[in-house]
Formats: sequence, C-alpha cells, structure tokens
Amino acid sequence: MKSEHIPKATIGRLAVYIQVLENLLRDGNDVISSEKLAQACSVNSSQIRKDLAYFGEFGVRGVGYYVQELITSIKQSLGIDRVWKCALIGVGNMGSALLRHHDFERRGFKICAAFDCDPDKIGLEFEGMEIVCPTHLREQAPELNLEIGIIATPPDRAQRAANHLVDANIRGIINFAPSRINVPKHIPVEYVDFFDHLYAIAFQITLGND
Amino acid sequence: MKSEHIPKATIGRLAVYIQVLENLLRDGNDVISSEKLAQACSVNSSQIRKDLAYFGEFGVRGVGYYVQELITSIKQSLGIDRVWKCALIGVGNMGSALLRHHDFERRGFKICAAFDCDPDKIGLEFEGMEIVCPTHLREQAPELNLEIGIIATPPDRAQRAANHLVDANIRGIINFAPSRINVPKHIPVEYVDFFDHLYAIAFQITLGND
DNA sequence: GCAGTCATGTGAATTTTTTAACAAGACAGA
DNA sequence: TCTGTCTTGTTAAAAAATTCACATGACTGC
Ligand SMILES: NC(=O)c1ccc[n+]([C@@H]2O[C@H](COP(=O)([O-])OP(=O)(O)OC[C@H]3O[C@@H](n4cnc5c(N)ncnc54)[C@H](O)[C@@H]3O)[C@@H](O)[C@H]2O)c1
Ligand SMILES: NC(=O)c1ccc[n+]([C@@H]2O[C@H](COP(=O)([O-])OP(=O)(O)OC[C@H]3O[C@@H](n4cnc5c(N)ncnc54)[C@H](O)[C@@H]3O)[C@@H](O)[C@H]2O)c1
Repeated sequence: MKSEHIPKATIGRLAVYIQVLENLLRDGNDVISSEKLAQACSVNSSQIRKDLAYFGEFGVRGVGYYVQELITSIKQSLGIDRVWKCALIGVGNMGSALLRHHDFERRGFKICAAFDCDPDKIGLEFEGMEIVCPTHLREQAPELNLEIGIIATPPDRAQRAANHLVDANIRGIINFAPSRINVPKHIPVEYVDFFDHLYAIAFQITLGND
Repeated sequence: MKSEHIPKATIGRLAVYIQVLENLLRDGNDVISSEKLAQACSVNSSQIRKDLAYFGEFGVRGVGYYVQELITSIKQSLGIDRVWKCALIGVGNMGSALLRHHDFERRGFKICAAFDCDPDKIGLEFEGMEIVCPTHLREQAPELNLEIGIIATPPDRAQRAANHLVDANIRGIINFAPSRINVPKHIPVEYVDFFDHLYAIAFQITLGND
C-alpha cells in the first residue's frame, strides 16, 4: 500500500508493537499472528494490519509475521535502524536519570553531550561526559553531529534552551519541561509530561465512580 | 452540553490547556479567548470550545474565559481538584527522580509510600519516606489510603509489581517500565514510555528528508 | 497434487474526531 | 437605551481513523 500520510496515532502504536515484539522474541516466539499481537497490545487486529500496510507488506498469508523480521521492518519504517545522536540540556534530577539510563543507547538514541548553565556543574564529569555551558552547543553540535535536543531544564528556561538548540541547527526536540516552546516549524517538537497520564488515570477512576 | 463519552484525546489536550493556562496566569493574564489559547497550544479554537463543552459552560460570550476560573473548572472536570495518594514501586534511577520531583505534590499527586524488593534498599530513608518490601503493600494501602500505583521496576518485574498493586486494591496504575501488564479491566493502566516520543521525532525528521 | 485451514492485505462501511459556520449572548461607548 | 463589536456554545459539514468483511495467497496433511 505504501501511503503518503501516516496518522500520528499509528506511530505511537508502532512503538508499542516493537515493545511487545521484543518481549515476545525474548520469550522464544518466532512467528505471531496479527490477532495474537493485537491481544497483547490491546488493540484490534485490523488496526495492526492497517498500521503495517502504511509501510509495506511484512507478513505471510496463512502464517503471520516473523517476529525478528517484523521488528526490523518497523524500525526501518520509523527511521530508528540507526543511532541518533542527542544533546541533553539541563543535568538536574531528571537529566541525570536520563544520562544513567542505558536503554537510550540500546534503543538507538545516544546522548553524546550534556549541557547545563549552573557554574557548579560545568566541568563536572558525568557518565563519562563533561558537563559544559549551553553556549558551546553551537560549536559542538556540528562537530559531534548532534541531531536531537532533549530539554530537561525548569519550565521557564525551556525556551532559552530551545533557542540554543535551534541556533545549533538541531533537527528535532524533546521537551520534558512543562511549558510550550516556539521554534521554526520545520523542527518537530515532542512534549513529554507524565501528568497527562496521571490526569488520565484520575479521570478514569473518577468516572467509574460517579 | 455535558456529554457522556469523552474522547481520550480530549483529556490529553485538557492537560495541555492547564499547563498553558497556569503559565498565562503567572504572567498576569486574567482573561483569555479560545483563539489566543488555541494559538498557545497549537490547536484549533473550535477544538478548545468543543473540549470544554463536554464538561460544561465555562466562558463568557464576547469576553472569553477567566483564566483562574477555567483552571479550576478543568481540574474539577478531570477530578484533580484534590490530592491523590500514590504508591511507588521500584526505587531505582527513575523511582528516585520521581520521589525527588516535588511537582507531583504540587499538582495533586502525593507519593505516600515507596516499595522496593532489594534488601539493600529496604529500611533506607528517602525523601522522608522509608523504603519497604512490596509484600507490605497489602496492609499499607488501606491504612494510607493509596489509590494510584506507580511502577518503576525493570520491565520483567512490572507484572509482579502490578499483581501486588491489584492485591492491595489499588484503583489505577501508571507503568514506567517498557512492558505491558495484565490487570482486571476495571483498573485503568497508563503506560509512560519516552521512546514513543523519540520515535516520533526520528520519524518526522526522516520524513522531511527523503 | 488436492482439500482444508489459516491469516494476511485491502476496499468498503462505520464510527469518531476535527473543523467550519453561525446564532445568541455580553459588553462598551455613545 | 441602542448599536456595533467580540467571542462563546452548538449545530452541521468535513475529514480522519477504526473496524468489518472477504478475496487472495500460503502452508499442512493426506
Ligand atoms: N524529576 C522528575 O521526575 C521530573 C518529572 C517530570 C518532569 N520534570 C521536568 O523536567 C525538568 C527538569 O526537572 P528536574 O527535576 O531535573 O529539575 P532540576 O532543577 O533538578 O534540574 C534543572 C537543571 O537545569 C539546569 N538549567 C537551568 N536553566 C538552564 C539553562 N538555561 N540551560 C541549561 N541548563 C539549565 C539547572 O542548572 C539544573 O541543573 C523540569 O522542567 C521538570 O518539571 C521532571
Ligand atoms: N531511568 C530512566 O530515565 C528511565 C527512562 C524511561 C524508562 N525507564 C524505565 O523505568 C524502569 C526503572 O528504571 P530504572 O532506571 O530506575 O532502573 P533501576 O534498575 O535503577 O531500578 C529498578 C528498581 O526496581 C527494584 N525492583 C526490581 N524488582 C522489583 C520488584 N519486584 N518489586 C519492587 N521493586 C523491584 C530494583 O531493586 C531497583 O531498585 C525501567 O523499566 C526502565 O526501563 C527508566
């Protein structure tokens, strides 16, 4: 089918499929049907087939999908069959947890540089990386080939961090701070806020209740 | 209008509205129109009016919305106009960052108990809380009135943690571990995985490129 | 090599969500 | 009090996403 426009929701589900497929593979499953995968992901099986159809034909009729092959195909489709180099801005509580979290590298996102404006932090070594001032972003980004910026500053500093990233010609931004940022529209921004999920849980609990 | 079923996407957007409205309030804005708010949130203004209409009429025609009032109304609608008591399971890298993050309490989600099965961690004091074994969840949950469980264990331990939470009659679960869990269907589960967002960024960058 | 079973890929039908359009209400100024 | 300007709440239209349904291809066992 190989479609033009892909729903955002599809991308989110593909991430879930990968997660479940990797666990299936670890448990020794070589092949899986869309129906079984659907159950594991709590979605409709047509949904899975349609999501995959946006990118190509990865299954075998009458058989299902070869798990390893499907993982590879999905990763290719998403563009995560390579390493993306990332810059972290803000090495506080959250930033440190991210730096220590080695899943990033395993999953194809390597944090290659860490920036913080706190004079007490600049110069410190952290997880084999020296913390430097964000003003160096502009020179380091091309040198290190940094493509994605991860903002983990307080919310009122997020825009400033974003400006540094834009100046440094970064290609995409993840913002962990709970505030919106303005950047040129060719640069995609994703906002990460756990509270979305907490609100959703609170709401669902409250609903079932009234 | 006061509708029956509310789209999940609406809940996500309400979280964004709150975030933006709180920043607006801090900057001294008392009133805002759906059009202005829409721009700040990068959505359509009809969308905002429709989202709000699910819950009631909060605006004044010809004027707009009173910011503080609107925040209050949205919080009431979501059921976050009170404190939700949470249990954290897994006090590692991630769990510690969550415990240290005081926004939780400020935003109405108080982590009142921390559980970990590591004998080296049990008994330690952390942020004024003693880390205890998850087997105590069952007795502590009713005592402390714990309603929401936050899982921050490694992925292969998430199901076990979920079982403890279910046993303890917890009412909703947030899972930070990258694995799906099975729980009785009256208990809502939300999965938090940053990689969704990283994938989305990688995909968008790749798209613009080919 | 044929029959039976299974599961994909896809067009059509359905449902859901988003956007547009506008009538009705609120306020300010004269 | 009346007029003109705004902006909401809501209905109708459009667009998008999800689900259904089934023809098509693949593999198994006889
Ligand atoms: N810690 C969590 O669990 C958690 C959870 C959700 C969201 N967040 C969000 O993540 C962000 C960071 O949280 P945190 O707990 O790490 O805060 P933190 O205060 O511990 O760390 C913030 C860091 O950013 C640095 N910083 C400030 N301004 C900067 C600038 N202009 N350039 C570079 N660095 C700058 C500070 O020096 C500090 O080291 C916050 O916006 C917070 O709301 C954190
Ligand atoms: N650190 C991050 O930035 C980050 C980011 C995204 C996702 N995550 C996910 O969050 C989870 C935790 O990550 P982490 O970095 O904190 O790992 P971690 O290994 O530092 O911590 C895990 C903790 O869970 C405890 N634990 C293990 N089994 C348990 C059980 N059955 N009951 C109670 N406690 C148990 C361990 O003793 C340990 O303290 C992982 O699933 C990880 O993939 C972490």
